[in-house]
Amino acid sequence: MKKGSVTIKDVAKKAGVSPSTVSRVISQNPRISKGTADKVLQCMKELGYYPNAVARSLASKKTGTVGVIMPTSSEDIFLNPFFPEVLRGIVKGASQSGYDLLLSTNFEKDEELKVVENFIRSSKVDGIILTYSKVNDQCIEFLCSEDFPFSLIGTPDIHKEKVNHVDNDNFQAAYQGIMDLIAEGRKRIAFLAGDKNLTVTQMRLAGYKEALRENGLSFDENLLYFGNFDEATGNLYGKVIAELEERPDGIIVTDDVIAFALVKSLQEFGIKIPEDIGLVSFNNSILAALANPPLNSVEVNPFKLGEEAMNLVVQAMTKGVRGKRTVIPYEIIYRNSTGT
Amino acid sequence: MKKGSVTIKDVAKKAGVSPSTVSRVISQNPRISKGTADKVLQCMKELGYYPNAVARSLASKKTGTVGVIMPTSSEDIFLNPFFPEVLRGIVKGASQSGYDLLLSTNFEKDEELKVVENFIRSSKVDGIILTYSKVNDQCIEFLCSEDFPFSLIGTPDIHKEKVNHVDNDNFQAAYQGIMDLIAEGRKRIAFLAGDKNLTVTQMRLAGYKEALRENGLSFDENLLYFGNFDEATGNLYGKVIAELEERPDGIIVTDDVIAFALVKSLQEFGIKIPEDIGLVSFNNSILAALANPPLNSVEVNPFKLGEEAMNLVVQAMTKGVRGKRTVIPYEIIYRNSTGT
DNA sequence: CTGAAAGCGCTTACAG
DNA sequence: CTGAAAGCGCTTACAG
Repeated sequence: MKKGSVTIKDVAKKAGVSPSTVSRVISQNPRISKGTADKVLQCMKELGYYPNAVARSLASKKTGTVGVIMPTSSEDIFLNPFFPEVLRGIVKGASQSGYDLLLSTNFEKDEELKVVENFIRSSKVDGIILTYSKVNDQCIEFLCSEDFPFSLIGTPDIHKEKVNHVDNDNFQAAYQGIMDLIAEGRKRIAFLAGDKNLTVTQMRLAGYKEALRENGLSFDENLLYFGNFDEATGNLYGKVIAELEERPDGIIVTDDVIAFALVKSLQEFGIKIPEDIGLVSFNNSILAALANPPLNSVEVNPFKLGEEAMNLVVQAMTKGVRGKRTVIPYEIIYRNSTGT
Repeated sequence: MKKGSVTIKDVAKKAGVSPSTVSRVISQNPRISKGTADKVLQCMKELGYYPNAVARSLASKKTGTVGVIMPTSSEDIFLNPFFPEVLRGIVKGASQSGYDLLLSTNFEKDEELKVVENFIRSSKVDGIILTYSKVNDQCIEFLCSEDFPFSLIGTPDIHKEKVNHVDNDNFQAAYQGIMDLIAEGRKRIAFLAGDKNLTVTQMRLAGYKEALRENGLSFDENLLYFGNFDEATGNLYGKVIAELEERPDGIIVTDDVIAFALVKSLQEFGIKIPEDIGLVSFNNSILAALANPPLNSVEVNPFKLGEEAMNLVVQAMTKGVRGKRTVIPYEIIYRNSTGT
């Protein structure tokens, strides 16, 4: 902070009013007469006055900032194009509502809770956005126990009635994806996901199971694969699946990065996509379009997810809204990876 | 902020010391005796005390946070994989040095200066990171005039002796890229960049010119192309170049997203890469590897750029360092797009 | 090694 | 509509 910067007192003196009055014109208190307000405003301008946000925060007990909890940045998931888009949406929401954004700096794994606690306990933020949702998330637990305003991108598996969250209908998206595969005559469909402990994985898994069930297809534990959101996972399971005695004829993959690598890997083993194995993926990143064949992929609108997450914290902070769920429509982008 | 949270006074009372003393143990002042320190620490733990960051900031005139100015988020450049990597590096640096990160929320264009002014004038940050550097940047101008601690990713074209910055040797990288093209017998080499007003563009352009000059190749204004960091730009100039009477036989492109689209576009016009036109690109994103043919691309190490940018602001804030330049090595990743 | 006191720059009942 | 006063929760010379 710059020394000797002009304060509310300087403005008050110059305008011939009390500091209280200056404070009131800053906060646009309607009970100030137009005359004094104009005079004060004029003086503020002449002195180059700028309210000190820190002092304001201390006195008002409001920071005007929202903490954004991103995935641990040492992990691959941070690089998935999904998150920059989410962040863009959050930024848009923030710029509209006038909030600042404090970014989580958890570089190491499993530090999210520490970051959340720190943000709250040391009074750095008025609200929090959790940009992804894990199964049995300690952050959710903590935030709910404090009744601290926050929103979640994804669907919580606990305290659902208390947490504002925005998500796609991932059950339905997976269900529909599987139905498409089945419509093409696929009967033995595998499920490949990035992280078993994300609730999104669980929802999609549920949709997958339901579609199988409705079509009288048996559910096989052995066709469930989990890993990370990276190419390595795709490569790994390409080999695993290629070496299977009884291969699946369809796969649903929860992320394009994985799907892209998977397809390449399968092809190296001489497996043809979509002839031998049909495939649906998620996130509709550029990789889905670039794959050969181009992949059917579910557009989840991460930008809107982020924007809405911001709206939801704001509602939590300003109106005490809790437990509100917003659903962002998904769309399956059809290309050539399912069949026909 | 939670009402009735425990303050330094509560701790002081319980420990039977003065608030000053408690404050000193928080800041680990060495002049406090081990005995009292332990006693106070114990009381803090028992009461669940957590220092209020806002009050600390106000009293100490330090916020412990750094403002990060990202590209306007409504623009494509925000989505370029370069920036998430930069951000990851910044987060790593921040988590090591203990600073918080306040993110710019400039969604609309040309608002960076407003954001910077706001961060500084309202005392929200102790330092600033500019994640990209424009020609004649008003933010740099402002920050220098205030002598406010900041660092820049890229090379400033003004006040170079005052600004801490980290960059690759982009002159050399471009120079070397062109030399490679020339070594393959290319004689008419075009230059395609994303934004003319970034200093990185200017540096690379200079390297390009120098390489031409040294090899006695004439410089042709008409072979300079500028646009945005998006596919549209690549597509556009693919058509433009295809329709040229006298086509280039080599191109240097400052970003893989553009290069990727350009290659596809040129190929649609029956132009063969690298046979007809050799190509070098920058940023070594996944697209460079996926292109057909895979593209030679310059790895610029965005993660390290971000990490070092954080180090540089810290040095600016804590030690008053100014005008320090750090160079991050680049590496040309050779694939099949240049020739042979 | 420790304490009393002033102060950081605001906001906000309270009173008029 | 406006002011005086207390207070937000810390830090930091100053003094001992």
